[in-house]
Amino acid sequence: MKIITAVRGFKDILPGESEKWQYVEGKAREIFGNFGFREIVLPILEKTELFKRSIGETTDIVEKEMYTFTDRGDESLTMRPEATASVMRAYLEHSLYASESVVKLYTIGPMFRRERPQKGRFRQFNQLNAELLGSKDPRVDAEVILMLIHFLRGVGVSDAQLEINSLGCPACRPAFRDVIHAYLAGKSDGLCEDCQRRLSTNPLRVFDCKVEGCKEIVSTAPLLIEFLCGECRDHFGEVQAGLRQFDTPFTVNARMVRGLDYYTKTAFEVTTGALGAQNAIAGGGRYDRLVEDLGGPESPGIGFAVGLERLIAVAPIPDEGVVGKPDLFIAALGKEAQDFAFVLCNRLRMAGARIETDYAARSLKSQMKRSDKLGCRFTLILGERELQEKKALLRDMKGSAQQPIGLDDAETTILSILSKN
RNA sequence: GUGGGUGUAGCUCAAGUGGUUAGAGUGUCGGGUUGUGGCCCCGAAGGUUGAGGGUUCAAGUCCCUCCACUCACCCCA
Repeated sequence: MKIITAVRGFKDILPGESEKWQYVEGKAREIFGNFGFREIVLPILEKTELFKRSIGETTDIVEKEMYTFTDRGDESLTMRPEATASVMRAYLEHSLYASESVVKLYTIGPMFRRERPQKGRFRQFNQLNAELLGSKDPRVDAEVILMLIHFLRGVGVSDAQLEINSLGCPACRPAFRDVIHAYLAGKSDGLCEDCQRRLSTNPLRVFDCKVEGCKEIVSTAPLLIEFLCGECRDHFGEVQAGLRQFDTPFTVNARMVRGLDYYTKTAFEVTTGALGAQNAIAGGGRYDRLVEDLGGPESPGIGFAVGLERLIAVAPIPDEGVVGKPDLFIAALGKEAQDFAFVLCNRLRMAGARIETDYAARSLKSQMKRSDKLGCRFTLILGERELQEKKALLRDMKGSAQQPIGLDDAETTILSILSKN
């Protein structure tokens, strides 16, 4: 019979790898907590309409990458392709803006996009999202980016590149759109097929194209940064000034465009060279109009997402140190000894020690091998002979020294020895 | 969605131009004198060679189809 395998693009995170995830998540909780962020746990399914309205009808994500289905009845539901929309939905649904002027949230969980899998790209992938709502102060932009960089350094990623840009606001972007459209329209022959289409749907995307011809045309094109309104220009300047007050080197990439429509003003991306083509480990930006567009009060916000698979792939997390080793292996010989081991083993575990044993009635030799392989600090040898004498042999696996231990108070004796090692 | 690459034991890989019972390392299990780990030695289990079809006296090897994995385009975390 053919075995059933996981769905294409969906991965298992096995022991050995899962400890790394725990480590990274722990670091995130610690650091984000220091910055005043609190966790929000969100559903994975949302009404399709939420993503259409927030991400944008004409984005690739909404047009062709969503797992969407019709629930019993006629409601269209979608497995979330990103988290920000859900955070905004919850923010509105529970009127979180009412209790605090500034709300800081983070969430960790899986996202779903039906793309062709490749290195660093999966159909189910996990993101760590942080969102700050209720402030349009440029220092907040710098603070959020600083938190991200600090977190990445915290898990050992220090050679990543931070790029920032400003995408303007409803006051200046439409004007620039016209300028760039006029510029590109005159050179449309040199553009690739995709970009010709983008000309009418979203001309700014042409800046992001990797086709040589398009890159060339774009390289001499006017830049949005040059057309920012006064407010956006000042804001961008202050964000940069804020970042410079900390050790966070960045470059301004005027051609960076983000794939979601809701971004305004500040946009940023963190990339690394070690990931192949999918080199972005984190990205984010400001979205001052999103909450309003979803029918809520004026709530400017900024946030980012970290791709956990990608982060864990590049973070130098040592295997040892995240996986603990057992304190003691109990090698029991014979039925009676095994019964004794069964009780002692579980009592010790409940007392907080990390104990292994096995009930397969193997030879002492193979049990010693197992203890060694597991990296146990001690082995307790318990055979019929020991049982009769009411003692067991505690072997130190480092120096091979053995000492007898009375069975009557074995639990306390062992715990006291373990606590000293 | 479009290309390229790769599919042999749990894992990493061998098997000159088609030619006996498809091998090795590693891992697993057992053994190397009575009940003592590591190093070393011996043994065992473990394969429908991704699946199906074709060519041939003969296919892991050549051809076709499908599937999976993988890298890249695209897009993004």
